Amino acid sequence: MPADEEASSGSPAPMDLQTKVADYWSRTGVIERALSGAGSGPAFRFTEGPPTANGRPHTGHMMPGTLKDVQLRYRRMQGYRIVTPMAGWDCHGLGVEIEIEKKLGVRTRHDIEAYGIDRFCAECRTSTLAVAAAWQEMYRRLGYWLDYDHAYQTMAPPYIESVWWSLKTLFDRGLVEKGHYVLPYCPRCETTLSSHEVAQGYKETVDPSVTVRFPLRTEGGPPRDLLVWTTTPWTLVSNVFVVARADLPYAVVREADGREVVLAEAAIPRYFPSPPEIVARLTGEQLKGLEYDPPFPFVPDAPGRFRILVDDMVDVTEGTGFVHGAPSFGPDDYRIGEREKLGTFDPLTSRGVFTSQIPLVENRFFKSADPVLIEDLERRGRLYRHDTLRHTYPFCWRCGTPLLYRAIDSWFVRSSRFSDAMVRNNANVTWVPAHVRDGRFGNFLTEAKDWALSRSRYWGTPLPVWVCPQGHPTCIGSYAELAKVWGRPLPDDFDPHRVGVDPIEFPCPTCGQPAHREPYTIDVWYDSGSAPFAQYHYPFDVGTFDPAAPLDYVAEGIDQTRGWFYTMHVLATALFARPAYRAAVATGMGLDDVGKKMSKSKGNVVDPIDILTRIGGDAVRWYLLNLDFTEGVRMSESEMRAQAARSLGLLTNVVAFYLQNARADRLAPSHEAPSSTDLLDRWILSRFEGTRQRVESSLESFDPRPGAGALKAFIDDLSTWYLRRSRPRFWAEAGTPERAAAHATLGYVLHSLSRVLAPFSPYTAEWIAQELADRPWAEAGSSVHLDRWPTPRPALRDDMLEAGMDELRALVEVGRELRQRAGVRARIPLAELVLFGAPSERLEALGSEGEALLAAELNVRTVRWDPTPGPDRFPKDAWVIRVEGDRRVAALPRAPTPELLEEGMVREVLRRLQQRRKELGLAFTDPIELALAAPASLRDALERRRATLERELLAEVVDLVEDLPAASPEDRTWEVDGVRFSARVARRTERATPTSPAQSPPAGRLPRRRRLRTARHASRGASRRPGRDRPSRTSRRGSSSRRTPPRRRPAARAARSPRERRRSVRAGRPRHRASARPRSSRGRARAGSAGRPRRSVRRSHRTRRA
RNA sequence: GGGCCCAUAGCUUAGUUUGGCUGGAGCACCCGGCUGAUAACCGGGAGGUCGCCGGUUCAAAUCCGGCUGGGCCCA
Repeated sequence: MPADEEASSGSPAPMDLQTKVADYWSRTGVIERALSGAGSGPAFRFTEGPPTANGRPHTGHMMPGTLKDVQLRYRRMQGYRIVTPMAGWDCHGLGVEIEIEKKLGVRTRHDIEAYGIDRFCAECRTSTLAVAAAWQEMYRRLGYWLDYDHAYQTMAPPYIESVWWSLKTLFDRGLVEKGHYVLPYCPRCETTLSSHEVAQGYKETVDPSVTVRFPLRTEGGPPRDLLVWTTTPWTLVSNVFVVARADLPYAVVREADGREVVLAEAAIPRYFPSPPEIVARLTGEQLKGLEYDPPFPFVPDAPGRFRILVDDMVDVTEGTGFVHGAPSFGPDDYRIGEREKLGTFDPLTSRGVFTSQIPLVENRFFKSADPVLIEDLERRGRLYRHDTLRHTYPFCWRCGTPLLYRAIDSWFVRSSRFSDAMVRNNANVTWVPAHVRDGRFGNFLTEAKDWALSRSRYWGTPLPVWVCPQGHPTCIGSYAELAKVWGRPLPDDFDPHRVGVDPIEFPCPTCGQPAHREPYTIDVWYDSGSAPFAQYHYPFDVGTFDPAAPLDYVAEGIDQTRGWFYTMHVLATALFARPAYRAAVATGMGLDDVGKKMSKSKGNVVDPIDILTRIGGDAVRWYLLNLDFTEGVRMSESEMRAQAARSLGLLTNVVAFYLQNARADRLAPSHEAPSSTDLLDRWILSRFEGTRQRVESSLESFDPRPGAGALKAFIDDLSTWYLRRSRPRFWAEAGTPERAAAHATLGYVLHSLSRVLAPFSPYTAEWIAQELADRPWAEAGSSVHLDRWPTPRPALRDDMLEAGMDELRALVEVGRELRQRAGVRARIPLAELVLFGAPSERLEALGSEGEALLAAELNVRTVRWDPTPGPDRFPKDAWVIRVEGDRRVAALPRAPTPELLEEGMVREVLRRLQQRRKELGLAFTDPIELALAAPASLRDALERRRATLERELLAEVVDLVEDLPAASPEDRTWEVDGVRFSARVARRTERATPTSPAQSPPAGRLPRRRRLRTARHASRGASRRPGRDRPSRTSRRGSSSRRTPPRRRPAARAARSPRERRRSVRAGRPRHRASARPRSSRGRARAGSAGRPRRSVRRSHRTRRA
């Protein structure tokens, strides 16, 4: 028999719970119904950031996925319509191309074109969604509900058409233009690279570090040279200017040979071991405009060239304070060159080889020109110093070729022109963490540069711009427009990728000459940034997209501040003149279990699906939601497991208790708050309402951390204080008001808690909701995730009560400490707890119920406040005195009375005998024969409580003797407070009553699910009985009016039994198992229906069904 | 190399905005208790140079500067 069935009445193993819930969801279509969002409430606008459809998910992706799901579930429960919960895939890009290049064994653009762009793209398309299944699997197990069946794809023709529309819109506003731009470039792959790719390729390397003399064209005076430092000597052939910083002090230093050199004063120590002779001091501003002789004679002279310019880019932490400028080969160089209108000079071919413009190094690869050029400089006396430098330099992450930055034709979005608008639109965005708004993201907006849009690649959205020989650009904004200018309909199977659009030519609308498409694709980040509108095929299909409405919420990793968060914001500002989103949450990145970044080379990459399979989505979510997710997220599976057990496991235990006890009265958990007057009930209701409020405000502000913390604390209070102290009321006689109130309260709390927990831990919440439901796990498919958020009930709040309870619990700690120091175990009752001082107003408010609670928890008969101030008045026989806070002191009377000691001793004996029963693997209903040997005094005490002994131990025969006859290995001896006693416990075997046929069929035939359900029903039926039957037995025993709970909880026993059975077999007591008859039937016969184990009830129930 | 962020016990963290009790809590550990939800629960203990250095202040985990280490982004 599977263990999980045994556990089904108690708390299930976490993965069994998750499996059962997932099975229920898929069986009843709950997810589809939740996502379809038929609600008529206000829209909550959301877009899923599309993962790259060819990169496997890693653990870091679980963090944003969890946050997004929590938020969406919460909004659904608040009645919002999610617009829309559509998944999405980012399909294009170099990443996909590289996969295909590997597969095809090709390396260069030439190879791809020889293979055929159409065939190449077809391969890309096929491979694109290959890993989407892994993403879905991860999200599904995590419980991240999205509509995967209608995921948007950036490669879909409607999506591309929306992107074209947006490009055309920007083009018409003059915001998309062609220009010369300095970009990272791989000369071997013959393409520019994205910044992301460059970032991956930085490697440490050794480069030449040369300082070169640039002679100033001075008139008269000694020769004077600027010292210019560079690590890329090959760029010196393209030198056009030198940059100084205006506010920087420079020095003219006389050398031994009478020549003078100029450098920043701050750089002098790097070049002169001892202070040199300084003949003049100048600022950069004073140097501005001076002319010099360029290091090589290849750049044609032109007005303004070969002069000193000033700019803030100059940094004096290394070098000489002069930077050589080659506008073709550096972003700053290019910017300054543009500003001064100095032109460019690029003597390299597309493969990075020098052309005949530089005869000295013609046909040399750019990097290998360095030695030749350095030698030439030296020969001409221009080399001042030649070292090497170890530093990081970018290499092509694919082929390892050193990259160069070069000015190249490129289309770009003139985002720098509307950076002010982007900053304004960002001002009211709620960022979590808040510093991102004005920090990382805000800075990036302020310094927004133009966005290099075009790529010389194949698998991407084609740039929809056609250019005629006269240079007139035509941007196409829709397929209809393309067909119109083309003069014929597009083919039915029109593919808006290069294969479909490259062949199309049309007469230039301006001059009539044939226009050809610019052979570029666009940056994939433009694709994903278009998602908020392109996912709906806006404006061709308007659908639910409102151009005036920002998204309400997005969440992704912090790395996306330069990625998706940014490109969405650029496009929303440029197209719709509004922010892209109202709230953006940036999470930290996933780290391994010791806090290191995961990387393939370190071998510490963990597959998230593995973790989810082992511990389940709720455990992962609970852990992540209780972390500071804005920092790096350590993915520690053992921590996840432990924390989930602490909270979610505890909660399922509480639910199991409720099911086994409270449910007995068939009190359906109510949405209405019960009006119990009981102290603990009022307290837990107040605590719940406070928790609900905190969770709500936490989710309203898009930061679930405070809410998760509040839930955690509440679960702890519920289990370890409310339930622990409320147990006796749950065992009160059926029909009594106190029992009804306890059941109603716990039922309400669990019912409502399942709703508040639902966004955080969807599996556990659903399990609770189903177990509590009138028709659990019904095919009809009710779900906590289709329910509404609990109605606020501020009237339940009672701050005074909560504060009073906090104080009471503090007094409990004092009392426990007193007992411990005095060495009096909790089991020994004490007559009185005396508290010195006066109770606070808060404590007073708890009234006599509070005192009773305190007394019960500390096992004292009464609690008394003694207003006597000052320690000198403490009773002499007080054990321990302790000062608490504002002079409150507490003391306990010294010795317990003999009577109380005796009572405590009997409890000691009882407890050990119960333990012994457990060791023997006895079911809680198994009657025993007991022989007890003890000194006379103890025997007398036990004799006086024989009824209690018999009742609590279900002992039918109790022999109280001085010594056990004929020692047996089964005997046990204990010593408590110097008193020795021994016992022989044996199962009473005769008196087995014939089993009714309905109770004996073997289990195990029904499908597991059915068995679980019947088991559940059974537990309800079974636990119904004790309350009804109990009074007769207690009255038969002539008990006092003290209400005694049922001796053992039937279901609890059944849940524990497999282990006990194993233990009893190991212990060499197979005879229990050898019995032909289920022992439960015997228990039932013996105990009446009172102590019937669940197992037999379940069977009988199932039989009835059959 | 630059920007943003982070650093509190072995682990997860509260406290930092607005300086002020003896820096709280949970897990793990040790001791004890309890045990009719029990791979739970309760009490106690040990465990902290609040990353390091310096400054401001009557007073600094908290404010300021620098450094070290880590993360992300940019080069």
